[in-house]
Amino acid sequence: MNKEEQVIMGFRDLLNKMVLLNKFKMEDSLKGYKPSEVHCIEYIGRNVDSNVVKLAESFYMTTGAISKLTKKLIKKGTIESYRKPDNKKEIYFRLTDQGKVIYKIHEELHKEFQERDKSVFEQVTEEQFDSMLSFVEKYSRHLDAEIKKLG
Amino acid sequence: MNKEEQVIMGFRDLLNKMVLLNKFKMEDSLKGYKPSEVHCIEYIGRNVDSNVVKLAESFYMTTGAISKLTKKLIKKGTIESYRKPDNKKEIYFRLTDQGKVIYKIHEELHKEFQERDKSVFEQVTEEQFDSMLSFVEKYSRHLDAEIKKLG
DNA sequence: GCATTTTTGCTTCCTTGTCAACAAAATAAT
DNA sequence: ATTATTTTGTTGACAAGGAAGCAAAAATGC
Repeated sequence: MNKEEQVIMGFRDLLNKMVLLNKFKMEDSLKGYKPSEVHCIEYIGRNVDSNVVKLAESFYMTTGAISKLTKKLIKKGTIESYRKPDNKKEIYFRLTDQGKVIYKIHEELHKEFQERDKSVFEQVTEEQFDSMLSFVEKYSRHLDAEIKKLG
Repeated sequence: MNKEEQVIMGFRDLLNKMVLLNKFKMEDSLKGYKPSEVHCIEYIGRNVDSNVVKLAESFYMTTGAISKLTKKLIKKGTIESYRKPDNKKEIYFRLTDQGKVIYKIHEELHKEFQERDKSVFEQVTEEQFDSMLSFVEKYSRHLDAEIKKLG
């Protein structure tokens, strides 16, 4: 296995481990909310005028899946939908007070994760960060172009 | 968003894009086989004496899911199971001739992907590779330890 | 040697997400 | 203006994967 593959597979492995760990921790402090739901709450809390399409694009999921997910969160009372007077098509989401509580808890958890992994990131120099970020950006742009080629 | 998050989210985004692209390409040249099936065939082709547990650990999936997946591939005639005379519990998998054909096609596809992304990797120096790999390894070990703490 | 625990694999039920078809609104084309 | 196209969101059928419970074999403990 060459270094290119090692880097890609290494990061895939890394992300899998994070998903595993986060799931465990979230089940603890955010009982009743699945990772995908929390992820959704996080996005809506951060971005004003979130809608089904934006959420779908950001999560690399279909609009159908997001439609179901948001309906579930509305039923739970975590988010609510609203429209704009001059637009009868688009439907936006915002957090309810209950949703804001979840959002806050998630933020705390996030800080906890950062604290947990601090020892690793302390060893990374500014140059290493910039080097990785530049790689990610270049590769990402390249893949965007390739995706565009397909339609 | 700090650089730590940027790196992690950047790579998550990158892998999502790859999954998307690979799915498209595979649907083209490996009709009748889903990405997870191809992934499974790849692993079995590379590792002698693959079994349900090893596959599950490698893919971060449950043994139940792998059990179903391998059964499907056996039904399709892509892989076959075998046992060892001194072990009545473990069940191993190997590729059939048909499976080897799929494996070969997948390898070609893989080379095609490398060729497609060559321009990006050519710009990465040996030092950058080593730096990223060292980061991945350190972080991975750290997360392993954290996972171990949970049980 | 026997009892207990762990490992391995399977099955059933349930949740989550995709796909395809669709409707309604908005935008573009002519 | 009115027709065609695109965008946005929903639904129902289906497939993939997880969780829990189970059985048989193997490993461990005593």
